[in-house]
Amino acid sequence: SPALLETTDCSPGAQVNSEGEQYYGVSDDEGSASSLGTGSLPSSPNPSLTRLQAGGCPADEGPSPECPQKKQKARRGRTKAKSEVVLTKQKRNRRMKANDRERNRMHNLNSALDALRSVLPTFPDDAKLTKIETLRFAHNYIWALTETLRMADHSLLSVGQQELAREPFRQPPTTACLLELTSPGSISPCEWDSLYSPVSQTGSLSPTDSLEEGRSYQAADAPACLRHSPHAFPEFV
DNA sequence: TAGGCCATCTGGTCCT
DNA sequence: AGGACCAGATGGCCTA
Repeated sequence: SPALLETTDCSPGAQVNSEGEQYYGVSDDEGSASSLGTGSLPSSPNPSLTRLQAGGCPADEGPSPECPQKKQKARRGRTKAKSEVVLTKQKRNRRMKANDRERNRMHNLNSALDALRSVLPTFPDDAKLTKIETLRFAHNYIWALTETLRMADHSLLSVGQQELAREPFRQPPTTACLLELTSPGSISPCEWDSLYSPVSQTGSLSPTDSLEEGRSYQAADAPACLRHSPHAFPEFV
């Protein structure tokens, strides 16, 4: 789904500033940092402020009874106004840099999530896992793999105790061996149900709780995933 | 149309 | 002071 693809800097409000940086809905004429963004901000700029000097008088009007101090403090006011402009520019610049960093940070986070998705066993026709689904599925998947290894160790240990007297050297468990242990003949779907961690079963990480209804990921899917995914047991490949 | 998911902006807080 | 991190807010897109 195109909507699920990570967009980099393609948002409708994206613009390019004078330094060639992309930014969002920012104009150099806007004096308030709170005017950044897509107009969705709670503290939207007051349009009337754009026409007012620091003293609160309209910029394009001369001395008036409403602004008796303007003429006397013109120079001082100008200086103050200029420093405020500089401060505003600095503030805006810092905000833009912070926004840029935040964007990059979120992009890095999304890249890490994509990397995590790529090693999770999913089927080609499956929709892309959402962020929360990815995290929860990864949690359950790791738990399932851990449990599989534990059972493999247990099985090999029991077999090894019987054969240890005859075989001085034993090979470590192979991928085929581990996969064989996950075959339907050696483990039942109900056992796979139990492969989901206690945390998953009682907490919010339950596969059936964590994945929205309608998603195809059921507990019984786990062995199929482990059997068919090229990413199954990547550390053993 | 409501709800879910997402990207982005933003201000606050903590850390270096 | 500046960067990283976080949570809240907001609007866009998609789907049931």
